[in-house]
Amino acid sequence: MKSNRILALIDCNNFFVSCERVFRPDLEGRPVVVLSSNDGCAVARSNEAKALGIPMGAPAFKYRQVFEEHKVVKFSANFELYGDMSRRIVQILTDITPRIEIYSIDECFLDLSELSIADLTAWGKAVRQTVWEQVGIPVSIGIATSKTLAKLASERAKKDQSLGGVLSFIGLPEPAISQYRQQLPIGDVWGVGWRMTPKLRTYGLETAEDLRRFSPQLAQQLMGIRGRQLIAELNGISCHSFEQIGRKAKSIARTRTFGEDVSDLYIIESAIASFAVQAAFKLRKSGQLTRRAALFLTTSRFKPGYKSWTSEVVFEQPTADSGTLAAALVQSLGKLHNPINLYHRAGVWLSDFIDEQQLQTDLLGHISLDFHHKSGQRMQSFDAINRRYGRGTITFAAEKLAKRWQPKQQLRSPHYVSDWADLPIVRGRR
DNA sequence: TCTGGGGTCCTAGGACCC
DNA sequence: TCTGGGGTCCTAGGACCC
Repeated sequence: MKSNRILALIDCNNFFVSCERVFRPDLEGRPVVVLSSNDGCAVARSNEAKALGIPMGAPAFKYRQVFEEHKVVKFSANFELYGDMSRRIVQILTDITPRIEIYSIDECFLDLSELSIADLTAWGKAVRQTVWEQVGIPVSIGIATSKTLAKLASERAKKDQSLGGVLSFIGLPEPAISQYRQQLPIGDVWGVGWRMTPKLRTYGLETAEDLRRFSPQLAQQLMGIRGRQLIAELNGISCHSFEQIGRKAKSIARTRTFGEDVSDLYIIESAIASFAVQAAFKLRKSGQLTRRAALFLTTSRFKPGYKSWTSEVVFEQPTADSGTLAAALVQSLGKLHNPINLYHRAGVWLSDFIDEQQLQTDLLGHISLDFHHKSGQRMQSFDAINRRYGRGTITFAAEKLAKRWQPKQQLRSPHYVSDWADLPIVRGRR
């Protein structure tokens, strides 16, 4: 636990919408939403859309009228675009300090403790300006001695126009910080979800400030160790560790809601094989091998008789081979699948990883390295071809068997930054 | 007709051992 | 027969995040 830290949270405003607007400046000032796969529900809203009362996760079919009435502009999520924009911002921040933690696609923490910045608010405004000029994304910045307070500050900076997008708690007198905590409802505190909110309310806790003054012992009883840590964090004492860039994933998942409900085995096989290949690719990129792969099938959550099935495969020899994983999962799918069911969603989940490097040294002798090397070489060629000639140039046969499971994406914006054919065209005037 | 996808951490409880 | 305490490891499930 360290309390002399200075942490900044850089949080992109309405990130997915802001990304779309970079290439569609005509959408400035208009209500815009980005929809999840299958164009099912809203996962990002512009301020104008929020003002129309469209909540996060709003099912599109329920809001069709609002969309039409107010001419809301809709996009299918374009994650290649968002990922690329995110990397550009991370690059700018990394140039400021290597002490950076990528928390999510639209949020980064910076550890400023060693930088001795005289005026943190002015510093924040300069960073904001740089990101705006170089990438075109508006950000909010919160600065404090703990992540939870930095988060709270950035939320405030986002909402309160007079702050100019930046709020620093460093050097602020305690009563002033308490005022900000009082403005945050308990349910909006980072780490308090919809389950805990009503419980905490029964103890009379309505705001972040109330929680800050709450008994740590009682909080631990109610919420586990996280409750005690949360109170310390709200008091400016840093409990959450700072994860530098380079940390590796502990699990990798690929899941999809199908474009339409299906029961045919061969269609689901195609989906599972495809998920396995994608997950394996990500696993290889992280330089790891897996010992455990699972798959699941579910019916629709919103229909009566909702059911889910899972099946797990454990590997004697850790692997990152697309073929091995796809074959094993498709085989266990065969045992799980029953044609009387109408499946709505499926997924593949890899876990229990081991580092490639570590495999060479630790497990020498226990594992057939020859097997491992052959698979490694095959996968290297596989990845190299797809890198060079484009994703999907070569695939496994099982992936291609059927398309019916693939989600619908009718409103996706072009791949402006990842496909030559979609490059925006700039016309000059003479 | 129509409601996303990808993660992390913590905890309780079972299996197993001495 | 059916009785004890203590420890570790593993896993499923809960809660949270964006």
